[in-house]
Amino acid sequence: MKFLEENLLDHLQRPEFADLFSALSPRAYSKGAYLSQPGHGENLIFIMASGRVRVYLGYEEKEFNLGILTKGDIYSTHTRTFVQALEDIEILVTDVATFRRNMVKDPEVTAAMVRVLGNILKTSFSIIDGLVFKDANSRLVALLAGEARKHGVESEAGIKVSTHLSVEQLARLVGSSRQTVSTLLGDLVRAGLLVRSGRGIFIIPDLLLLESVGGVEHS
Amino acid sequence: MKFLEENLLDHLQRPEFADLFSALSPRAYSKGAYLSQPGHGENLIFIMASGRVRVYLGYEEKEFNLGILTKGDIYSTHTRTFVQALEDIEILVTDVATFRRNMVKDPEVTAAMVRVLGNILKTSFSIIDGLVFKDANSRLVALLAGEARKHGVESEAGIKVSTHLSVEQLARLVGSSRQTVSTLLGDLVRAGLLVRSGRGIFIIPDLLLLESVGGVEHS
DNA sequence: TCTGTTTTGTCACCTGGGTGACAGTTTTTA
DNA sequence: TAAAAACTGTCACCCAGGTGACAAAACAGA
Repeated sequence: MKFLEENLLDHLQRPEFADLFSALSPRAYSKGAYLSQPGHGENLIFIMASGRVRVYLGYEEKEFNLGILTKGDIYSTHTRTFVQALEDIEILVTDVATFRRNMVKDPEVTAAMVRVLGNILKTSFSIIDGLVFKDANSRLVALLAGEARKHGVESEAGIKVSTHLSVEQLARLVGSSRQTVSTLLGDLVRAGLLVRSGRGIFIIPDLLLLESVGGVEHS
Repeated sequence: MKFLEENLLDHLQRPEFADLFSALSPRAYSKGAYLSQPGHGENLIFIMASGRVRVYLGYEEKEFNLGILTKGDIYSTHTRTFVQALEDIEILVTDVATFRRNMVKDPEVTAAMVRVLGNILKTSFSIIDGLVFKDANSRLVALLAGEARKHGVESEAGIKVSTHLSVEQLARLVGSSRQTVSTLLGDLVRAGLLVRSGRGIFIIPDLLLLESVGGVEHS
């Protein structure tokens, strides 16, 4: 998740930023705690000092991960996202007014913001992609193909994808039901587009062929 | 869409940025032309000099507006979004490497990027919100209520919303069909939650009541 | 190897909503 | 003001996919 080599924290600790740095007050959260939730809470800006937090959109039933924030990342508590500590963490907070007055002039700070926002934006596009494909089959195929492209291992029978996910988890990922995904996977296997070799392990003989099955909804 | 008062263009034209400014080459596009489309094209950064462009996500059938860029806004051609000129426009372009080398150190530039990304991110959250509600009724109600909150005018019979949209356009916005939306609107009127007073004009007697009908899917 | 637990495949059933069709209404245009 | 075009409401029909149920299979311990 890094563009710039330099770490923002180190940057801010340099002597010339002493006054600026002092405007930040440290806070600690323990694993699982929420730094912010949509709706309630103050309007603050925070910088990650240590640990990792997860940023996600949450609805009644579903959650969508937007990204993980690590040391040096900047984010706000005043968004419609949930921000949850994945482990015990420390952050530096300041209110928006102070932040805008003092820190927006610092390119390191704004560059960090651009980096974070850019990444979250990118994942949010992916989420939209996933939601737009109307039928479950397209989404399932897209997920499998995507996984194959990212983590697939070439083998003699085809590309081996080892997501160690049960059908149920797969279903949740594509926003469908266990039963439907089970049937869909069965169909793909019967069509020879997919081979299952154990729980959560798939082999794709022909990726392009598989992809051509999903989403090509000519009207 | 502005945070900072100062205009980026003026900022860049000040003498101390002469060399930086010269790294930007001007381009013009006429109304309706695409500055970039997902997939093809170069990887450039551009700054709006004049006119307005629309940034949107496009799929086979649907489009989602992400925002409008105006003078001083910065964006990239290398995204999964479409960028289309809404009128005759002028922009200043540079390649990513140059941009990163010269301009990322300028807080005005990065602040402009933060502003643009932040806004696009916010609308993309709204898009996700809209897509997550599974049933057409929730989405329709959410749209109407949202519109009422933003552009509604108080009147004696309730809040008057004058979206001059046909049922068909409304349908496209909520990702449903003309017929379904027609029926749904009829239901709302029959339930007394909505009054239609002419094409594309609605009166909402009780906004809270209307909102309570959409989306409250207790399980 | 036997047994309880988790994961799967499949079926029958039901609902939301897309589609085409068509009539009635409103608006535009000549 | 008559004719054409654009909207709107409804209906019958159909399909994707969610749900509950249940049996088969796979696994994990002991």
